[in-house]
Amino acid sequence: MTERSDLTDIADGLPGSEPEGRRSADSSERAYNTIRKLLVEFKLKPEERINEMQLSRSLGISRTPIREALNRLASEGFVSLTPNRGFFVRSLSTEGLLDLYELRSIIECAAFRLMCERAEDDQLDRLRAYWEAIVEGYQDHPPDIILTEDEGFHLLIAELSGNPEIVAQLAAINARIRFIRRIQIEHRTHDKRQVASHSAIVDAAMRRDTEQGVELLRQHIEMTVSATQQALKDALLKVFAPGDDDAKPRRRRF
Amino acid sequence: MTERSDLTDIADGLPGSEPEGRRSADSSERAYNTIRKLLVEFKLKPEERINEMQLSRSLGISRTPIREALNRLASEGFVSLTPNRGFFVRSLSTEGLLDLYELRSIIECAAFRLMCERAEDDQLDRLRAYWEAIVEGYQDHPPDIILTEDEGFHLLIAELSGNPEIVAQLAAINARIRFIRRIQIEHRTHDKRQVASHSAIVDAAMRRDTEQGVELLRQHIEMTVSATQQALKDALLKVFAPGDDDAKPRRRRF
DNA sequence: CGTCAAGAAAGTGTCGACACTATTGCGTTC
DNA sequence: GAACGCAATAGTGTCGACACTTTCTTGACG
Repeated sequence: MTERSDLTDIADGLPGSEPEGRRSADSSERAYNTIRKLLVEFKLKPEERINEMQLSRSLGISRTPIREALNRLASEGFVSLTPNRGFFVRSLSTEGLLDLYELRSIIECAAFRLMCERAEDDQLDRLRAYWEAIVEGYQDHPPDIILTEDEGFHLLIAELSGNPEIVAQLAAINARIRFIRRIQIEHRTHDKRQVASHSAIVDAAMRRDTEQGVELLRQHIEMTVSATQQALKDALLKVFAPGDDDAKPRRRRF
Repeated sequence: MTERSDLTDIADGLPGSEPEGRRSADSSERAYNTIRKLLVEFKLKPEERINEMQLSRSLGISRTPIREALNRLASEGFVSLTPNRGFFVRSLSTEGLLDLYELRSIIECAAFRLMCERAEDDQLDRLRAYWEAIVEGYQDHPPDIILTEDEGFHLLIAELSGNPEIVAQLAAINARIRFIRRIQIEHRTHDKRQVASHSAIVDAAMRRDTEQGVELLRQHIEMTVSATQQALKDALLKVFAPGDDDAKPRRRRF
């Protein structure tokens, strides 16, 4: 028998970073935010089939906006759609997560390179200012804040690359790995190194030292990944996701 | 007054590369393919507001699957959605196209690097085989075939990187720049150089000469871009898209 | 007992209708 | 004659209903 998640106690919330210019606060939007939250918090479990009617009842929203939200989530890789069978929660295997982190690393390093080449001095100042404004007490902030600040830092680099497609892409990736980053942050590993790492990246940017910066970024993300590995295992365990640890070890560049 | 495209003579067709595992041949899918074709062929003009009801009548499909298709196209960047006003055709400015090409270059170069590090020898053989199978008479093929073959070549590199996210990402980008690539191919510029370029890339791959290959790819795409510039202007002219040539020249890396 | 099939139940895909919002057109006022 | 506001129109966002497909249940047959 297929286990079904029990969906009582559903509420809104979640800041929800918007990659593209989109809706405001209609029914469809609420559905999107709520469902994504359910996914991120494992209220909807990996591989599980999503029941539109049940969701519709739980959220008090008709199926049309729910389907709209699910389609959007499908485009973003959160769920998948099988023709006459419906939507399924896409399980992020260890391997799948590493793939995403790898892509993120590729894009961020490229963004840094472009930023060094193109950004005006005052734009680089903005980056430094952004980081200096939050570095104070960074480690004492609650996890959600840290997550937002951290994403903001990296997104700012993307913005300073001058290429909006890079920004959109990075934002989309962030949305997909956010759940695991949150878990990792709650584990509070490597805090100090994270801070130092960001500061070093800012320094390299200010000197427009492309190669140094890219290397730092690569290491930064690699560090994040390794810190995430254990968090991931915990998360998967917590949710008893199906077998997932085989993953033939493939060498990674970050 | 807002000019409205006249949508008579609508038919299906278009191979339609699927980035993610998705639908089969339902109503929604047909709507998606048809509308994307309309967009790609400028039957729906940049900045134009898309009338769901009109589309619904033209295609003989109710608004629900049409909206589903439009949402999907929004996620892919073809159209945008403004809350109570509907969907609009997203104009791809010259600048926007260059952004996409730049992102493509970033991703493809990274894919090549990963392929050199990870792919088994027989996989690299597959790449060579793929290219050798089509290089014969490549230049004589009809544009659509060339386009498919060309995308296939680059997608294969992405696949051999071993990272499915890279494949998906590249496929999505391809879908968005396909219309201009088609125009460029029809212009038939640089055919010979294209062929030589691909062959050289294969050679570098076989030798696992990462740096050489990446450099070749970069040049290859840069060449494509420059060949595309004129084609783009023609296309925009042909469609009298709104002002779009200001684009402060930003230095690009490909 | 296990296998298979037919029927029942559940669920998705699509439709037409309606409420509410934006837009257009028209008449009034200054 | 132009600007404003109001009414009429057009269009989007959402809903409930229904047809068709998949899945589950039950009972007959080996």
